[in-house]
Amino acid sequence: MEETADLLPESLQPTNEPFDVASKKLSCGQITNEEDESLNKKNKCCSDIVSDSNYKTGLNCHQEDQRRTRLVASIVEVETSSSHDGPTRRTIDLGHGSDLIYIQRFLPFQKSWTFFDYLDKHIPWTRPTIRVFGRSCLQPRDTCYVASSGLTPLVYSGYRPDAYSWDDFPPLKDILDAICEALPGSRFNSLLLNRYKGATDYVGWHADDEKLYGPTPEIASLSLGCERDFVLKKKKLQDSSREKRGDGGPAKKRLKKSSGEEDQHSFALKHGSLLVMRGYTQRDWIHSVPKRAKAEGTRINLTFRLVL
DNA sequence: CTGTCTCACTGTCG
DNA sequence: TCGACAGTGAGACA
Repeated sequence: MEETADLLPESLQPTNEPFDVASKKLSCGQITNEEDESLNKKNKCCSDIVSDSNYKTGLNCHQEDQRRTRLVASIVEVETSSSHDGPTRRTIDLGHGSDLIYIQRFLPFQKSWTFFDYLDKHIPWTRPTIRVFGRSCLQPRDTCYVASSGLTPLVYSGYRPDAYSWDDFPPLKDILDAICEALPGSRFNSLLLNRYKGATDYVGWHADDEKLYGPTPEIASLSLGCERDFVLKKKKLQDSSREKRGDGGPAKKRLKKSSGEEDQHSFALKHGSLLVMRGYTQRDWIHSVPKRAKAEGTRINLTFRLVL
């Protein structure tokens, strides 16, 4: 891995300043308002500046609007870093073997922008036609797939992306190294990149529950650029092979909206943050990045996965 | 063959 | 104007 450094442009050369997760230099709260302002200015991101307490937790409750964000007291949040100066890192227990890790400032601010600029410019983004509910339609975001050779191909909605090599984009390996350092024992061999170019780009409700990831996939999601909401909702199957149909019940299939507040959670995924989904999160929950009229900037999202 | 699922869109409503 | 929700719909796949 060390040799990849020589391939990097100057701006992406590894420095002695390690990534946030391994660094004690960039402790909680050191990010400045200037940085937030530059984020908004540079990327025309109109996200609200959240309150300090919310900022530190990384959880944006959006109290002010009708989004009906529901972050409920039943979530068990566990501080896993030293409370005095470590980076904000939270484990969120969703129950029944599903949990999340959220590291708000996983990558330093400027380094995150360096990666953003590199990926925005160098990744061969495509916007494929996919097939959903009988319709062919343009996927409402740009995408690219990177994977180690010899893996089972990824297929979703009738689309099978060609896999680029990690060697095609050396900085991705540096990001992967940082993630593996933050998640001891975790392995990843594939990466799905998504680029949301504005307010109307989004991804609908889904779970990353393809069989090639196994029953309890670990998915590490790095966010760069414009802050977007990430919404998690518990699956509720009215009728499926998993849930036996009783007598008399209406034979509705598909997901039905969960009614309880504890069944939905929302996060504002910040520039440079890392969200990790583990355990049965993909089996029991679905997630989406909905359209947000005020999100004028571009967000790039990297989701690292392990194909078994 | 049969049953099940769908990473999307559109219309409606608050 | 925005966001949440419900109903699709025909092909793929187990």
